[in-house]
Amino acid sequence: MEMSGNVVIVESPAKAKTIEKFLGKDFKVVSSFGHIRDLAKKNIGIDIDNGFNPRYIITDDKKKVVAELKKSVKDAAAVWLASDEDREGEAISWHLMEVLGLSPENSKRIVFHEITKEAIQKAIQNPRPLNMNLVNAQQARRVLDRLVGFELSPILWKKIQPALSAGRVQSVAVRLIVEREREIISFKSESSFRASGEFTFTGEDGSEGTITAESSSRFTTEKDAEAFLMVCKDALFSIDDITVKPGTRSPAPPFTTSTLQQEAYRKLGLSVAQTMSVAQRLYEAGKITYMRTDSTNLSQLAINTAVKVITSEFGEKYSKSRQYKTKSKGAQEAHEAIRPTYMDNREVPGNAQEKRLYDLIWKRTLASQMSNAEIERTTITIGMSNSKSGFIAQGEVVRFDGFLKVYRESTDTNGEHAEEAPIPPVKPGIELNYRKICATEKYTTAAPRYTEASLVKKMEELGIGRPSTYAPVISTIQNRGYVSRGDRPGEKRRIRMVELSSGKIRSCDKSEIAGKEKSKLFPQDIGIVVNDFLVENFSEILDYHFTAGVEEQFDLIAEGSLDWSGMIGKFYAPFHSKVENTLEVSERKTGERLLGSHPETGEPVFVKIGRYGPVAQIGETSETGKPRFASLLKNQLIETITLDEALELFRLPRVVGTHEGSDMTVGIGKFGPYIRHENKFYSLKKDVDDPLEITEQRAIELIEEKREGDRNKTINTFGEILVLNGRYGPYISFKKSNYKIPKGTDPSSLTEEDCKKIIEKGSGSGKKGKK
DNA sequence: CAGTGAGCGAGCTTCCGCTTGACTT
Repeated sequence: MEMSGNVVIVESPAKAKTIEKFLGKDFKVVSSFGHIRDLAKKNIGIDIDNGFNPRYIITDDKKKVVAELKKSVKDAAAVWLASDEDREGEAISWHLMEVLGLSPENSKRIVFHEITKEAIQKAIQNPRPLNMNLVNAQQARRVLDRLVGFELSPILWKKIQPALSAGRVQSVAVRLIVEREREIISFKSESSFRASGEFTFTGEDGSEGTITAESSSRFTTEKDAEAFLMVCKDALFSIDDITVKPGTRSPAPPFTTSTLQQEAYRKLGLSVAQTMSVAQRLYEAGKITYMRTDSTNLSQLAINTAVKVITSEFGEKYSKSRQYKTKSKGAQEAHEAIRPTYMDNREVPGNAQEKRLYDLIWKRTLASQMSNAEIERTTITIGMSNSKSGFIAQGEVVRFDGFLKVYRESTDTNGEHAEEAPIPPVKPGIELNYRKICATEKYTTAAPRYTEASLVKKMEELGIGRPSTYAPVISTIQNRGYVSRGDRPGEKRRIRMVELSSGKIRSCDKSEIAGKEKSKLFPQDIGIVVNDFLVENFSEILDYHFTAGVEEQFDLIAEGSLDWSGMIGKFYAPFHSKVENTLEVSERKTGERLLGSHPETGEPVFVKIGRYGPVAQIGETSETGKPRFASLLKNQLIETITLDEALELFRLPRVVGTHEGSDMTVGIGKFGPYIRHENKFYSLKKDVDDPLEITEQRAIELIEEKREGDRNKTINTFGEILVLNGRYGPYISFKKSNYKIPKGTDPSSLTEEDCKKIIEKGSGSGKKGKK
């Protein structure tokens, strides 16, 4: 009989593969694929009256994994439980012991937080007993989340709409977005003027130089700005003062999940989910370390190789090795930072996204071990002979680039800071002449809407969510319809300008597009109504500090100084009575808002969430008549829609014109705005076309566009058999079923006979029946 | 694919954190 000797269980199969190489043939390394058990869904999965005793089951997708694990450990001399060194990891080991029937005699708990040969061998030499306190902290976390999620969600089904959800993390994420929107709605933009001057001077060598500077004061009105220019007209300008301040800048720490998501969005335009899926592929290919981490820590091995690369590529003075402290709230540091597995791999094979993300990780990691940049900030003060006012020019010179040679972190501001012009060499006392001085109106702007990535950043700051859940939570709040990612075209606004040149003052207004948004998170009506309901009735859970508070208690449980079921009991009693009370006394919420009365009939006009979404309604059900309804447009909110805008909606459906002798009608259907022409439907372009504004010409354009698309979609037809181009490549469609075309076949060369064969053979491969 | 805005009302929806595939039209 064969003895497998030692079996090591880790969480991830890619990790298992790597570790097996380090351990040699006495060790077999297998993976649990994360948690293997979870609370049952039936009856909340918790015996509430019995100390909140959890009822765990092996989830369907883990039955096979568990069966394999059982086989693996059956004849093992020793089982090494090597799940992550954090709360969840400890719990995974405990579940493994329970399910696989392991005991402290035949199993050992080991931990390591970097995957290097030394770290793993050291771990094997230092096994420790399972930490039941840590497991209990995890059970408390799990039970609390289930209680909150499974007691709050059903209230929403009853009071607002079926299939909604609420939870400790997602509901706070939605709240952030709703409250930001309200800040934006109530924000009043103000404007002021600031003058920018272009000056010329004659340098010591007789050559002419130019310097650009901003006025030291702002002006609240156009008149004030003009008065200032009048003063400038008669002023003599000279350089009053020059200060040079040295400074340094340090590199950003290596990537965690959250910072990777932010930078990949800002630099590569990837969504949070895209970033994770590209990173997953790099990880599975062995190119980078684990991508779900809150740690900025690098292994000594990684630091050493980074230093080697830096000194050989740039020289010793560019190298400065550092260890970064993780400062994010609730960090558990079970892994390393996200870094290349081998720093000397400058690039990796793969698609463009994989190459670019890898490059970003490589640069960030390398930069983190490089010298500070040394900069010099110069401020030049320009005085005026006839005024205390003046101009200031600022510029920065990089004296030593250091880490900036490879990497510069982006910011969330949309590059609104103009590039500073370089400061020419000048001396105090030099006289200047103005070439042009221009006072420009500047507006204050509201706080920006969240992007997926900046929301993750905020969540991390509040300590809600974990690296493994940032992306899924952001999907959930969009799938529930609470928020939606979208663009706004922005609005034109006038910018007043007054210019002084050649002794003359004249105004020269221009316009700019303000409030343009791309890929931002907008709250939807249902999200707003759910949020307001939860904030009103469950302010404790919705509090931004709720998670931080319970995390403190989880820490006490982990230290062994607090009993977990007692802690949950203290939370649950008041929470549950609030649940009961809310179910009893709270009214149904539709977000109804009265806009006014109809100008002709005097009937009330209001907006609310109806059975099929947000709707405007004229009149109420009575003996004399029925109310009229019209759906709100995608970018309209119950909170901000006006009476006039609501009345406009009743103009739909409407005829916009004729094409080929038939009417074109615009309306809003189940799938959004459409044009109907000869009983065929054509969708309007999201965020581009407004069904209330669309013209006959544009409608024809859309119809032709769609026809052209359909022509490209069809490769061939044989009666009922269609060869089509789809999202996932060419396929055959026959009687509402789809069939794959064998790889390597040119779809345009298929004959009717070929197609029939594929259809016969492919029975079952096509999507039959509906779900 | 594309109207709707009553009724009857079974049975279902849902949480957060660990992990990957399967498979799409």
